[in-house]
Amino acid sequence: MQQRPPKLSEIAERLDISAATVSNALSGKGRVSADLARRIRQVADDLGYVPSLSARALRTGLTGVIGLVLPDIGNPLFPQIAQAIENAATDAGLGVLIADSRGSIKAQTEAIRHLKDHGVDGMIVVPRRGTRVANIGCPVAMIDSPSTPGNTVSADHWGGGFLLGEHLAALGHRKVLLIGNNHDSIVQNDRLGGVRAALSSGTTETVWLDSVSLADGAGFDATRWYARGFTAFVTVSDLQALKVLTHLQDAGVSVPAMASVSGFDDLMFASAVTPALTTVRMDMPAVAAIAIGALKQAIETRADADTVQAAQDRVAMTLVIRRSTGPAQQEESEKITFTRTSEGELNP
Amino acid sequence: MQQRPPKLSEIAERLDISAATVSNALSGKGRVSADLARRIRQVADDLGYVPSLSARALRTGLTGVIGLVLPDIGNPLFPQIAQAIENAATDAGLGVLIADSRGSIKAQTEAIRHLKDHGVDGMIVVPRRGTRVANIGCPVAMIDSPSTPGNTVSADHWGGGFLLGEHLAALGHRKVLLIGNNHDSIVQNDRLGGVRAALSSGTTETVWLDSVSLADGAGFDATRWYARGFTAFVTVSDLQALKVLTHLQDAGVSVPAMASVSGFDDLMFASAVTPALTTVRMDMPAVAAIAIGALKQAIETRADADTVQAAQDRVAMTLVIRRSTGPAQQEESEKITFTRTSEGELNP
DNA sequence: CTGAAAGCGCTTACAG
DNA sequence: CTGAAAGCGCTTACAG
Repeated sequence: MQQRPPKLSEIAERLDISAATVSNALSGKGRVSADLARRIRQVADDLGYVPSLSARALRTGLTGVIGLVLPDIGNPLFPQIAQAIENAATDAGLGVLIADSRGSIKAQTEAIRHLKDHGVDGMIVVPRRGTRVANIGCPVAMIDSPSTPGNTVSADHWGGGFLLGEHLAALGHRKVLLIGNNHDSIVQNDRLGGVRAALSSGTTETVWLDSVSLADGAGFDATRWYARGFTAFVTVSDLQALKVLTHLQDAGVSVPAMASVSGFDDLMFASAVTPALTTVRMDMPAVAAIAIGALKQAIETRADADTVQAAQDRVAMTLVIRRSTGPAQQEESEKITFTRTSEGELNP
Repeated sequence: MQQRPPKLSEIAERLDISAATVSNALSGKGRVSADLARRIRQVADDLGYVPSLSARALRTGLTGVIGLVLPDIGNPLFPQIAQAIENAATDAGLGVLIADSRGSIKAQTEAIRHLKDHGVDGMIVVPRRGTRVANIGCPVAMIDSPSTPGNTVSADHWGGGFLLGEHLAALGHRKVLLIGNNHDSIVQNDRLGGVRAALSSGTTETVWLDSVSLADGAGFDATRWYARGFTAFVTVSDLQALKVLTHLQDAGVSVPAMASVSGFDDLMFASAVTPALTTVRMDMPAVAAIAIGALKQAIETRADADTVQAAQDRVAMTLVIRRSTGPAQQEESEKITFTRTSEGELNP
């Protein structure tokens, strides 16, 4: 049997006062004498009072729940995003309802409607490529690239790429291959653009593998590029970096002795492989906090704005270089190289 | 400006009938003449009527939202679980609120309370090791190992391990190293137990890396075991398999020519590495569907039961062997070996 | 088959 | 500083 939780009126009865006063006291709007308010809170605690969110929602029109819409839950970055958003939302007293766009734009639209039907006060959207989410009748915070119009908050992908590029240049790399998998992705273009800018004194070439499977004999073959003198492989994602790394290793090209490999996002396996992947990570908690903050403000002011703007909309990225041997995994966000990382000085 | 959605009474006015009748018609309880019901639905559609879940929740005591509690969103299996649960829940007309236990049991308890405060009708819990979630006042479906008391549904981890063990035996492996990372995990023990049973004619040895980092020179070193004649490495998770794979490759031990490596869970990178990882996967959608189904039934019947039991509580696992070359990734759940997978015949 | 009425548990003007 | 009253939008016995 589920015991019915105590309600507002029970606290009121107990103290022989009105429910209105209890409500006012508990919401801390300050129209109640400090002393009475204290007694009310006391009784509420004793009874284990939990307000009925349903009733409050019906009355105020606000549910205290936001939606999280992702292009694809299968996205390797999803756990990081979800965790950061969930934490930030919980801290802000908000619940998070998830929705999966399952890949298609149609599904994204459905997912958004589904969330709206469930009465979310606002939503965080990591949009599918090129999607503009417009006029859905509640505030929306978009997490995308700074170069994307209508963006609310994002990491400085270009800056992150630049950091990595500088690092490789300092290690002496002069022929660097850049690898992306979607020519239309603004995030990927930003990242590689930053790398390129930092390597302007050397040679870079860019390969887009939009429809070719990496490590696929018929398509991209890292060893061929290695044979042509490329000493560093920069990919837009750790998942691709992993493909290149294992492909090279399998072919007998030792990393980082013979070639360097690096990625982005610091996915959960980046520190697990040998050698550990050098990667560029965004400060997801910061991104999430900004998105949630902007959203919450829009909700509270019941702003008309559809896509919410954040004052600080660009979060720095950090370069992560790991040593892959030793008793404990060590991380550095400085540009310090250890032996046995996935990139290294040229012919050390 | 957020336009106010139409409400029940507006449909009623439009047809000059009572709200009660509209409600009855829309909920399909059949107390309304077929003809009128049709007209009501028609008008509801025209107006784009969406029922207020808050009002319904207040009245019925049911929110139509369930909670998903995970030991750690950072868990590599999380995306698969979340996606499967979200899909199954959406199909069942339920919303999914996520909660992160952030690692500690205390946080798990808090997460559960947080969800309850938000009024979920029930929850799906993937419990932290050894945790029993008791008496929280709403139905709970637990996803764990079949060996766990109070389990609602799970995959047949032992059976999955057995499949893998048979496969390795058929390939001629006689000395197999089993690698786990938590001696207390029932799931891990089940998996390795299955492998062991299938390899009873050979030699197996088990290493628990509870507090040792794999690929850590001071701790586990796969190459040493290889030198001692072990030809196959079975890990309880693809993440560990990846560690072993890259460690061996980095040390010049070719996989699968010289040693086999396999894992569990078919994590997103399993098909990306070279050679592709052989792994054992659970049918997450099936697990999710069973969990959601049992939960939904408990909610609808307002069962007193706390932990829900499912009629069919064990889902089969499938062995996934991939060829890692060729134009498209091919998958087989039969025990067919291709060249260039992460395990192979002994000295082929 | 249809409707009038009550009520789910809050909050918010408004009055005192 | 405190309270009486109305109402958020539904659903559900109950009566006709």
